[in-house]
Amino acid sequence: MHWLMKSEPSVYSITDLKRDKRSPWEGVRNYQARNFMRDQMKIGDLAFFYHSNAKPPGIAGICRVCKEAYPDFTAQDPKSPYYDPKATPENPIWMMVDVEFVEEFPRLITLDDLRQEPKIKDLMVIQKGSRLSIQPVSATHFKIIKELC
DNA sequence: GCCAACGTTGGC
DNA sequence: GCCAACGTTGGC
Repeated sequence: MHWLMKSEPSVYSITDLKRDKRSPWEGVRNYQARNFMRDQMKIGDLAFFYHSNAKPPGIAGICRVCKEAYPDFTAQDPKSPYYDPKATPENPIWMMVDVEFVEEFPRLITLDDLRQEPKIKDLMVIQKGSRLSIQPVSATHFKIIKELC
């Protein structure tokens, strides 16, 4: 499958992933997003790396799933901003995958660019109030968006 | 910084 | 199980 994964670049950007080569996708604290990672993300899946809460917001590049879902250890770390006191080793509640860097686009495909393209008008991220941080993207949409760059 | 949209919590 | 209150996300 194909995906769109949101990250605030002030927290973790495509440039950070380029430097790190690969990284755990930590801190997802939404059940729907967790379920996508846990139940449907497979090694080799490609995902758009979306910069949210940025000026401007948009898709900055592509990453690839390189480790399937496992417990998000930051939920059990009291010092982590993602700490969840309800998470335990027996019931970690939250999951994450690892992703590896694939490419950084030569220019950001902005949210506005996406809205301008009629062929992808039902893309989840451009719908009003679309807050989900892990979103499935159809193979067709993935290809069209890649070519916008 | 504002606020609409959405998710979660907790009293009943 | 309902739903009001509250918290968060994220574009603007």
